[in-house]
Amino acid sequence: MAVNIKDVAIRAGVSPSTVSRVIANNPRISAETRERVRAIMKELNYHPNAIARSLVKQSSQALGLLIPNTIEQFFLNPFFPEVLRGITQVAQHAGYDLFLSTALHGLNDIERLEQMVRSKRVDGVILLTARVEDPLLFVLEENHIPAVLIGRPAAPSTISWVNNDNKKAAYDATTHLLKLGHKRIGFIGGSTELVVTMDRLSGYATALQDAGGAFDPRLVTSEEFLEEGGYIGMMRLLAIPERPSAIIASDDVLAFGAMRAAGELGHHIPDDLAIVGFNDIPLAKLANPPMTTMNVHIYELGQESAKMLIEQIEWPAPDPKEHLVPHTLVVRRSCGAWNPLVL
Amino acid sequence: MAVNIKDVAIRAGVSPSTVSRVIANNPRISAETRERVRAIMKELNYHPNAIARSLVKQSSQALGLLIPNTIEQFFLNPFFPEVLRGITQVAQHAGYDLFLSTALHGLNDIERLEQMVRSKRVDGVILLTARVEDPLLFVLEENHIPAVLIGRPAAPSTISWVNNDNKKAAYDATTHLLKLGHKRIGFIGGSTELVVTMDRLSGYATALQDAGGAFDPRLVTSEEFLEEGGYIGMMRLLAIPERPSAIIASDDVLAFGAMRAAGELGHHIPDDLAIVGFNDIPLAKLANPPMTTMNVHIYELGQESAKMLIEQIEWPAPDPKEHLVPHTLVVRRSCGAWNPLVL
DNA sequence: TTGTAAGCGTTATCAC
DNA sequence: GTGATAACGCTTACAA
Repeated sequence: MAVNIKDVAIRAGVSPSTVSRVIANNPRISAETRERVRAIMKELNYHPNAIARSLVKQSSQALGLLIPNTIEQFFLNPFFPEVLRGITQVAQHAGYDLFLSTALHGLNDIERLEQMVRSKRVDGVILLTARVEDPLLFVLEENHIPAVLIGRPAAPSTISWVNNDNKKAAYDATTHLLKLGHKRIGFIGGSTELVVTMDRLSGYATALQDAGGAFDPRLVTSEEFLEEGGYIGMMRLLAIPERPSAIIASDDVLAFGAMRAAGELGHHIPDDLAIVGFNDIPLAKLANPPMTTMNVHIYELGQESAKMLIEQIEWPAPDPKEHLVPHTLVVRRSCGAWNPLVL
Repeated sequence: MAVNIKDVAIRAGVSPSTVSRVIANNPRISAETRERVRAIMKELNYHPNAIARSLVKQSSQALGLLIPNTIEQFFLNPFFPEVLRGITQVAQHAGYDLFLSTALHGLNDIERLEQMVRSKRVDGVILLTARVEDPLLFVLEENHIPAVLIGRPAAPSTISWVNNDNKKAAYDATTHLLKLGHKRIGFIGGSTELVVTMDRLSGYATALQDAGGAFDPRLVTSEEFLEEGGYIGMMRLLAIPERPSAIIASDDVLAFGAMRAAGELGHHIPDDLAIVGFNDIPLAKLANPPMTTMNVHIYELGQESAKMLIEQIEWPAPDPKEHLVPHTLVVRRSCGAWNPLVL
């Protein structure tokens, strides 16, 4: 039914190997045969079977994206499409396709990873989040699977990674609020299992300490990585005796939830309550008031991770690579300090 | 290096076919050998090579997603992750993986499609938007490629599709504004090349007509499918002599841009200007004021498209299937008619 | 219940 | 320059 390399060969009066060489642009082929074979390929509407090629070449020219188990939650955060946008841009440029592992029902992350890589469907893997004790990292290391982590490994590891300096970023965000005169600053984080949460929390705590303030655990809450989580976190923080006058949310989606909670309770932002988010998702500037947030350049995170992975696939190196993407505080209105220059 | 079916067979003292049958859960295999082979597979950390299997089975257990050429723009709209969430959920449940075509640099949509399907990397394709004269549809039909379109074909076609009744939806949205007393209602649409834009425009026009109003082309604008497009569209509509008192945006992202434009010019929503969006993206309720929008159940669109495609792959049927996902107007504040029951 | 062998569509290694 | 031929790792008649 589908036309294959043999059909083309017969029709062109050559051998399959010759056709193969034409496909591969092998120089040792006469211009004449090349043209004739090309014409036949067009005529028969022939397309090389990528699966067969993958089998013999032992490579698929595809990158695997391992989405955390909580897919449903993951897609709800605008972080996803943005990082995917960056990955796509680079992958496309380099001629790699993208493979999303959703795999078999009930399989856990590790099994999905093995399915994807060991089955040779992809040449390497991008991990989209790192948990504090992530068994996936061990599997990747043990099997010498080309991989790049977006985030950083909590423990020493031989996996390459692309990340922000999250401690510094949270430090900077907190310092911004301290400079605005805030003394009691709350922190709404995502799951404490995520390295990024712990890093940002740590930066926040250090900034308070450096400013001579005390770290008050009642001002810290960690919630589900959803708008609803931010809502609940804010409710919690507003219910304690000495309320915070400012909030750092470790994700814009959390910040949105926090703003909704504050609004419903009649608190005015930024007058009663300053808020700073993280990520600078496209809609942050559309919030009311427009949200001050730490831009972590998600698109660039995606691009760098793809570049790094492709490099690793094509020129394997013994040592892991690391790359820090800079962060920029985008000052809008929700923190109470509006700087029109940065808008 | 990598352990294959032969290694397992030798180690277990059976033939490769027996191992294959164990993998496939073939019933005609003794419980004893099954267990022994399973044990060896674990011991050797064996994983079947999906590529090899695909080659012989002529199927890859993967669905292809063909993203419009304007990838960059596409990922910027929250529609994407939401539809992907629905597709993923179903694909995962049915044991299919997802393959995003980004393909080779410079290839156009058609070539990308052929690469993906003819190369047997995927068993079928989901098209994420339909243009008015979409050559992709012809290619799919001609080659009898299992495919589902999210949207509807503009011309008669044998492709299955999942869609909203966009004419009716726009009709309903417009009628809602008419009932609120608006006479001059503007329409901000996306590219006129997209079927969805034309359908919504048509529903809008019909509603005006049915209400005895005139269709004024100056009240209609079509822009890029981005926040910026909505911003520009709104500027345009506010600049005409007899300003509209209400706006229908054919996408929430456009509506967000429109709201920003209105805000910057000092118009108050909903008092000076009512706005109704389309899609009910997660952040619509967080807009200021919360946005009235037509919920088109994107998640369900994704789910249905995946279901339909998988069914088509597994039980090919001669006739195309069609499925309409219902729409629901979510009345919030931006239209000026706040109904607390629907919030 | 299990084994043998052919074949899925390519590419790579030799020859010539 | 080009052509046989043997892989790549698996599934599946057909035998036994």
